[in-house]
Amino acid sequence: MSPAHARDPRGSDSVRSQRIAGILRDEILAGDLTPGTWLRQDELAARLGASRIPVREALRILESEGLTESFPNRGARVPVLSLEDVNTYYRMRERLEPLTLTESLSRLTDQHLARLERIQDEIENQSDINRFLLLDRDFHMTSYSACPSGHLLAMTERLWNSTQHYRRAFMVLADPDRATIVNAEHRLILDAVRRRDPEDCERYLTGHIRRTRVELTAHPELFVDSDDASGRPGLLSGRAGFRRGG
Amino acid sequence: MSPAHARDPRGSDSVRSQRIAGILRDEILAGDLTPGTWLRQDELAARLGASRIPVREALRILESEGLTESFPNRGARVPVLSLEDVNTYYRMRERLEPLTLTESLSRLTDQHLARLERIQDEIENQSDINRFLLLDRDFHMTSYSACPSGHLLAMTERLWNSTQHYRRAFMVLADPDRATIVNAEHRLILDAVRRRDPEDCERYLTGHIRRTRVELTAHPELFVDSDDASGRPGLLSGRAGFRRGG
DNA sequence: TGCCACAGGATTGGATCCAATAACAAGACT
DNA sequence: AGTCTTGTTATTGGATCCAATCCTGTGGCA
Repeated sequence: MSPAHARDPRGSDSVRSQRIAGILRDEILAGDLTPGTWLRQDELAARLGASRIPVREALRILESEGLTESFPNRGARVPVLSLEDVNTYYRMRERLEPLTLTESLSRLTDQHLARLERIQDEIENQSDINRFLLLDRDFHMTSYSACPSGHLLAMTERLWNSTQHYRRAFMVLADPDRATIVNAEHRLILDAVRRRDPEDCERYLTGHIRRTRVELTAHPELFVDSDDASGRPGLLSGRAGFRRGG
Repeated sequence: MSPAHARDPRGSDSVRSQRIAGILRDEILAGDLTPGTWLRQDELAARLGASRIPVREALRILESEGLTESFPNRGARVPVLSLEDVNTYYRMRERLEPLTLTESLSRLTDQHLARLERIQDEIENQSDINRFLLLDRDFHMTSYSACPSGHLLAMTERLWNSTQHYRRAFMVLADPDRATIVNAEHRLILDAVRRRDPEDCERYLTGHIRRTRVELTAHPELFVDSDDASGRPGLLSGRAGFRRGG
């Protein structure tokens, strides 16, 4: 029979808190839960069919991934990032991800290369924003996937997750022919990977991230008006108008 | 009166789980809890005078800081790092910390500079290992302390915390005149900071971390024999011989 | 009118109890 | 004798209840 551990050897999402964390992670990355949204334990417990205990655990798990932040006696919310925050995250990416890529580089198989090519082909042959976000992430993560260090990979993923929302917000108002540049950069990275050239990998990946940062942070309107970036629930943030519904 | 929030405006350790996390954090960083040690919720709850709930929260908090790792249905332990893990952490530090320093650089005050000088003076005038570990950490953290990005600072601290135990283990068998090199490096960093020279700051800090990495990873005996690096409690790890005590 | 004290409701934090899972040991079958 | 099965115990995961804290609105007072 082997009831559970055969289907799930890691036991990772047979635990309720992990399942809940997974659901919330998807909702945050998909943009359903936007920065500033307060995550009420009661509400989540009711919505996801569990008690508040696994919800609390899930919020801690997400916090360790940078997807939520919590304040004592006040609750958890999706972090609101300032322009400076995102700028810093991107500078961190510029430094770290070239390392992730070069660590992965020598271990990438031909299957990986084929997959990278396939992903980039699809990126160039469609125009849906959400699809692009998924494919772009997939492109880079695939190039990192042979990195032997789980710590470095986790850190890289964390930096991606933390800035995901602002990437999406940026896409909706981006210059249409921006895609041309992105594709050129991706092609250069792909070529450097194929040649197993760590130096060029670093060069083009750093440039790719840096140019994105410069473009992204040229749009201050993507970020909060700096009036309610504090950690307090406040009057109008979150689910205002919902309490005392009658 | 103002009973609690006057002493603790952030409310950070008026919460039991935060207090417990703080105690455990200190014990791990001080070396009382070594890598591989399993952290049993019952035991910690009894020892720290609380129920298991805040202990669970504390373990999650520490996990988000890289100080513990937990396995579903199996518990939490202080992570056991391989030589490759530590090597990777140091490579991450080589990339990230120069950024932390240059971000901090222009905002460092004369008080900061005086403090750095004082710390380095004390480093050169004592020989206790644990004292050195504290002072060395304090030296670098002080140089980072004006960094405006809390995210970058937290990441930097996390990398330090994760490798703390192996730094200590290294110190006990380090070449005595190693201190000469460390002091020279610190003096060069300090001078570059005083001159507000970001380029030299990066150069000497990167070199400092890199040389330490090379020296540290030249001692494989500091790391596990690769026989019990798995995540399972096993027979002899942890509190073996304690169960069924009579 | 403006500010401070105070009470009510909402939300999170913690304790206790129970269920589920995993490690371990002894026994049955081949 | 060895391996698989099964039962026991220790440990973690989850639910419910209660306490502590915070937000908000109201009323008193200068």
